[in-house]
Amino acid sequence: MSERKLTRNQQLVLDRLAASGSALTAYDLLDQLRGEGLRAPVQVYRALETLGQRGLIHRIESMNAFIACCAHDHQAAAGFAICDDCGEVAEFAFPASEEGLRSEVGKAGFETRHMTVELHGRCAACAGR
Amino acid sequence: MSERKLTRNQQLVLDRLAASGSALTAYDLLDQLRGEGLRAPVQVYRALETLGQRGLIHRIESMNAFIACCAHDHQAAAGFAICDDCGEVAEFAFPASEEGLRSEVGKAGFETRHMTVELHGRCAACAGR
DNA sequence: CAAAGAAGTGTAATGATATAACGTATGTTT
DNA sequence: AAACATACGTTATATCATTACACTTCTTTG
Ligand SMILES: [Zn+2]
Ligand SMILES: [Zn+2]
Ligand SMILES: [Zn+2]
Ligand SMILES: [Zn+2]
Repeated sequence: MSERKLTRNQQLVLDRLAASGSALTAYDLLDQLRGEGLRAPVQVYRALETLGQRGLIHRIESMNAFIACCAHDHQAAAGFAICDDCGEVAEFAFPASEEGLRSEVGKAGFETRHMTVELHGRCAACAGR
Repeated sequence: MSERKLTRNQQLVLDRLAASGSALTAYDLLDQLRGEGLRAPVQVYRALETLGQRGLIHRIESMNAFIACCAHDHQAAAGFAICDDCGEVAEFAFPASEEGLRSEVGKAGFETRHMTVELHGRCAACAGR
């Protein structure tokens, strides 16, 4: 059987990310969890690694930050729309484009294992509509 | 009038990236250009910034690395297929999927200004075909 | 051409992100 | 209970990127 229960540190990190709703860096998380007894970056990074392997969080490469997954049980790749004005990050799926990208590089014999899709711009709220 | 001529440092960095053909980190570049007189990270980062603004190079977010643009005069967004076995990075265009992504987030009122699209996997050569 | 402004330079220090190494503890399987 | 896998805390270090400052070079324009 798989799916161990999350450990205390893992749960703390996941809960903090989920409560935040936004993307946090490892050091943001460390600062916010010092009150819970976390003291060193490596404790946060270890929790983040496990949570990532289990698909409970995503890493936002262009921000060096992490966010709780809001979809769970991914069939498809995750994309992110990142507002550079307010920092909001919205997760989205893009099944048609995903297939398009996969086949675009597949023509050259490339086997895609993971996609990083991060759109930077301005969210509806910040555009003032 | 725009389009200044590239300075010595900028040309050194661009030439090194173009000659390499692969993605290099700022510190890779610094090491390889010490013989040309470069001494400090900031010299490389400054050149990289200008080159990026002019569209002569791209930053690969998921590698903290930089690569020479092989397309020039981008109408479209750039995507990258990155082989995790050999490190090869291939730039590609994806006009249809690009439009799909843009409209996917556009439904929520998001205005896309820049796309990071990085596909990790295995290249044809490494797959042994 | 000379003055003014914009862009670039080198040096030094620092900040921000991430991992390695070590020995110990805890939980699960047999 | 022994063996194994996973996680722990601590310390140190590696890697990536920027700030600050004083000075120089290039470009524009009066
Ligand atoms: Zn997700
Ligand atoms: Zn916004
Ligand atoms: Zn390009
Ligand atoms: Zn390869």
